[in-house]
Amino acid sequence: MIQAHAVRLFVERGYDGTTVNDVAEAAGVSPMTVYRHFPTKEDLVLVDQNGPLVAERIAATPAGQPLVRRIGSALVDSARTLTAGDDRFLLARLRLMISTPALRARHLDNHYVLQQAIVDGLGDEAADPDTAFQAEAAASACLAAMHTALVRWAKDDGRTDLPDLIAKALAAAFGDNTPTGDHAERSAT
Amino acid sequence: MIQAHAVRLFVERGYDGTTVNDVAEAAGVSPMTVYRHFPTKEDLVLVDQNGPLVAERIAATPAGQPLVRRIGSALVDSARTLTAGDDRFLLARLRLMISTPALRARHLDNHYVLQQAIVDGLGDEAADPDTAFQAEAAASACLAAMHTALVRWAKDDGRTDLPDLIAKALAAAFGDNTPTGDHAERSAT
DNA sequence: CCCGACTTGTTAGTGACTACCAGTGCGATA
DNA sequence: TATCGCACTGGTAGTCACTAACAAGTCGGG
Repeated sequence: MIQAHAVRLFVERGYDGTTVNDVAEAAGVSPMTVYRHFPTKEDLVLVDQNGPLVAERIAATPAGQPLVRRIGSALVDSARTLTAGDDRFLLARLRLMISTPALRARHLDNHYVLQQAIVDGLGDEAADPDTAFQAEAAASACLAAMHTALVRWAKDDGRTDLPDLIAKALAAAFGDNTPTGDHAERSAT
Repeated sequence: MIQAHAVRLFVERGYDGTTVNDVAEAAGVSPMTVYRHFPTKEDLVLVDQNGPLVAERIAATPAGQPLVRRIGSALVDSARTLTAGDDRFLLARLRLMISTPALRARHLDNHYVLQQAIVDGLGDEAADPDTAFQAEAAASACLAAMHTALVRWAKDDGRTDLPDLIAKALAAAFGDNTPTGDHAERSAT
């Protein structure tokens, strides 16, 4: 609820133009309460806890396929789940994250946590360090491609289908091996 | 020179344990001067301007090859150039960047600039938005894989060959199409 | 009725960062 | 030589994110 007020104010006055005190006042609480629930101002926008969701999807993929394929399909599926509900709030947060340097940086850093969740979700094969390294490389590359899709999605104001965009980004990076699911040719041009 | 003092102090007392005033005092200048040369404290560690270098290498690759191959070989080449000189300072800065959350975030954000440099370096093919999107996806994925290699390199205290590590990360992410150059099997286990 | 856990609020800091203003060499011009 | 910019440096005061320490309320269980 505090977060809702925060995002609203950030959109209205800009991130840097809004102080934590403003957010606290708008939410009707003291600044300390805000800091207690959101350790940093950035956390008022960045509360991604879909790591477990992605890890679960990863674990559900057949282990025989190549890494980027398993990770990619899990990401596309997760995106489909997340965009099923409230596009609006997600888009507003994403736009803030992209336009504000501090938020953009922290968001990318969060990929690190997500990357570890993915590697863990891959399971058994994280035994020896060399295999773990390969998993990390594949996961980080997939996440980066997904992030490119997110930026594009925000630039299109969420009009295009996000899972489709992610699939396209993955295809562009890793070749057309990734399962793009059902994507008829769009007319984005 | 201010930067050298800063990195030294950061390594000695930790990033958060060192104030900008400490750096200024150690360098024999006023805090204001430090802020003038390095707009933020993070910039005391993060002064990467090898974007042009990478872009130049990109432009020098044959245009017929797939994107990730062109970008990958350019990154490997650039890494070879950069590690040819002073490993020590580079490694110290990298270790700071990885261990300090604020620096890690900013460093990842800098990849954004580098990504644009890569896309620009690819040249003509950035004409229509769909092609540009594919280039961005490929570039971001390659940079993420490289970053994974950088982390591993720092973890190994720079004992392994960085270009080799990057090539391995790229191979793990994109398959073995990328030119790994000369990498005999190591015994990292 | 009391006691302990949880949440919230207040106060006084630290430290990064930003105006605004002032002094200092230094080359170019008259 | 005197004067005019011009780049660099320094001081002062302030904003704001964030922290530590302590007070106070709420609430369920003995």
